[in-house]
Amino acid sequence: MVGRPAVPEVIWARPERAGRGPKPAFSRADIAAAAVRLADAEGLDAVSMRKVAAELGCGTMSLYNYVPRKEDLYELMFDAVSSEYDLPEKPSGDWRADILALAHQARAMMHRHTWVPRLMSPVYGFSPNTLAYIEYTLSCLDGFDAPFGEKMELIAMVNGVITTYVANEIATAERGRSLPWSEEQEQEIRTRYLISQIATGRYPRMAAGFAEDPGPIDLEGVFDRALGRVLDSFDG
Amino acid sequence: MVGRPAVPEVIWARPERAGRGPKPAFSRADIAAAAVRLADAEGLDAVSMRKVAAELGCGTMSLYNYVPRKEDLYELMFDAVSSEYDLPEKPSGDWRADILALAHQARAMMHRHTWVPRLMSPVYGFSPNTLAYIEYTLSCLDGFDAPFGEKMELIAMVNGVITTYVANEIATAERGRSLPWSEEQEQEIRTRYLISQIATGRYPRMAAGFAEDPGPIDLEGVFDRALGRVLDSFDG
DNA sequence: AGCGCACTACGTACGGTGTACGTAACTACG
DNA sequence: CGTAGTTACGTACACCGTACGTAGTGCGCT
Repeated sequence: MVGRPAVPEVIWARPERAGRGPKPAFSRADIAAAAVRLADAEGLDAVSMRKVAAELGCGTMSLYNYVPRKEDLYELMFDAVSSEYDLPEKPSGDWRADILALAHQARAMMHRHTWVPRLMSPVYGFSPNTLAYIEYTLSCLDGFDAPFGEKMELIAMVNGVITTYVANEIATAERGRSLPWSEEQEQEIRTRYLISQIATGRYPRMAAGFAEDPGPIDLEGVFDRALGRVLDSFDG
Repeated sequence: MVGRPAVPEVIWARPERAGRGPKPAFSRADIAAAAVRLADAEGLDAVSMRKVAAELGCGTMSLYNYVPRKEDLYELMFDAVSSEYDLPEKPSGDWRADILALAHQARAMMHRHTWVPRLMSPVYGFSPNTLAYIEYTLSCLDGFDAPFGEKMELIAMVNGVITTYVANEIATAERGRSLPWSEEQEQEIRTRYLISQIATGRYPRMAAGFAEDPGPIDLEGVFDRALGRVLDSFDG
């Protein structure tokens, strides 16, 4: 039995402290905080095992004692920002308002940590703070008379819409961040190309629509409207 | 003027054939097809400039004559699979049915090319086939009496829900693909951990819900229900 | 008390990535 | 016909995740 075959494990199932050996120099919270700091400052792609280790002040491979795979580092990060929700002790009783308030918290959190939507995945659904989040959301829905499955579908759909819409907001806002040229240039190039395509006459409906020019888009309004529609579709 | 400062450009704005010089050995369609073949067979992470070049039978750096950045390769791929839609000459007149049919085509396409949801982003919205797709969708909505902005919001929301839900389906189905252990093991580990957490009593509502055990989930049913809700929220 | 072992720490190394740069061959235009 | 711009592609650099080996440390058991 020279080498274990890389035992599959959820990182949350591992005890944070082992019984034997020297006591760990860092906690999971330390590691997650360092990674989150990096991602906030330089983007998710800047989060590498080397850089996180350097941020912590330890050797690269030492990090692997705490985080067996990089994917687990992502899971730590996701859980860390999920702790930023302010979950009231008890829901207000108006489940629609409670869900909306939660959605706005989520949106604000993602704007603070713009890399979060890229990590959104059903895979990260079992972390401690995520479980607390789901449980609280379910408590908001105590007054919503529906079977458990429908409540979960509501939660999934709301979270999906939040992620999708905020991801769009962030993608358009931060598109130029990683590019060596300015956002204005990029924007101009893209719209000029779009205009040239529309001018071909192949897309008459888009041409007519964009001719109206409704001015700048109110992103938060779009977000609220989409969310309202989703809740309406369950409310009726 | 020794080196241009990496002029920003949308790849679709570039002419595929330059006037001078030897004629290119490959078309964009060739390149996209090679990349799609690779992604289908080995996953999106296997799509590297080197491997695509090898698939085409040319040197790695030759590929950069056609595709200035890797991001552009993704854009080619996305456009390539967007050509797989079967867009009828004229919509049926029942816009709800037409949108649903389109959504099922999208879902099937993403199950054929499971890497597509990972590429979904507002950034890839100007490719030729994407423009055709949007224009056709707008034509379906000719009978839907609403301002242009609301039609675009409908399209955005439908596409968002499709992507989110199919991404979930794929993520759970393919989770074990890249792991060195089996999907059954992974699944067992995860559910065992979840059960242990629920058993702590900290999540009474989840405990109650999962105690019901409604049997296997009908993924297509969930998809259809979600989509139906979205359309309902616009229909009323 | 003391032995053994699980754990921490970390340097080295391997195979992979995107892509900047330099050079050689080729062709369509002025 | 020359020449400028394009294609082709080998080399090289910085960076990535992580397997592996070695050394040191201190808890738990006998």
